[in-house]
Amino acid sequence: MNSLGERIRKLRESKSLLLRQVAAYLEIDTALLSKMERGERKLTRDQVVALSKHFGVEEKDLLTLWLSDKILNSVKDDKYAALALNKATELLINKA
Amino acid sequence: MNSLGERIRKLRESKSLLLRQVAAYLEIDTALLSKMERGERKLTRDQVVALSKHFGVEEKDLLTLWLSDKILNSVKDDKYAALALNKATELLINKA
DNA sequence: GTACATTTGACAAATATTGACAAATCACTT
DNA sequence: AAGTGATTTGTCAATATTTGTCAAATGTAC
Repeated sequence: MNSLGERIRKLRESKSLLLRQVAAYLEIDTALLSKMERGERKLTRDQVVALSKHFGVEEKDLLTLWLSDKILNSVKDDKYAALALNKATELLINKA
Repeated sequence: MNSLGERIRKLRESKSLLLRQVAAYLEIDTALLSKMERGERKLTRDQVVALSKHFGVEEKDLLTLWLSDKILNSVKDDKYAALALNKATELLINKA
């Protein structure tokens, strides 16, 4: 349940960039980026936006992954996760 | 976006119970329960389970609301909330 | 007015998250 | 095997968030 991290790693590797290089761009520690790619640490929204730009992909794509990871982490392991997702979707639609 | 609090308040009022009484059952301050019912504070999972028992409703019902509130709070106000909910649902299904 | 229920705001304590660092591990080369 | 650089891991203090309590304010009915 770490779609964003996996995606970032693939993007980074597809460009043959080192953790060190991307971390420098984000102005964070290499170890931290390593953890982010493996889902051990979260990214901030700004970092996601910055990476979209850096890798030349749509903000929307990475931000959607970022949000869905956030959602799944908040309900993961819960018996009623699927029910809750449906309920949340329903509530969101009715809000609009 | 506070389905659980509203539900709890309705359940409490339908049984003509005071905040004080339900709060005592949960062993928390009255002020805290007031905030919970109005969505200003979160409940713990254990508190939700305890309230289900106290009000004689299915754990599943209140826990689903609790989770969906949690989900919606984590993505609320975000432009891509709906997309992310779909993505999360998709990811959850593929996990199983 | 009093009496009681609820809400609000401020606060401390407990808990979780963050970034930084050093050390460990891995992958590759010689 | 030793050396080099990349990545990972664990620990730590600082920071931020969450939780609950309390006192005071507000509301509601008599």
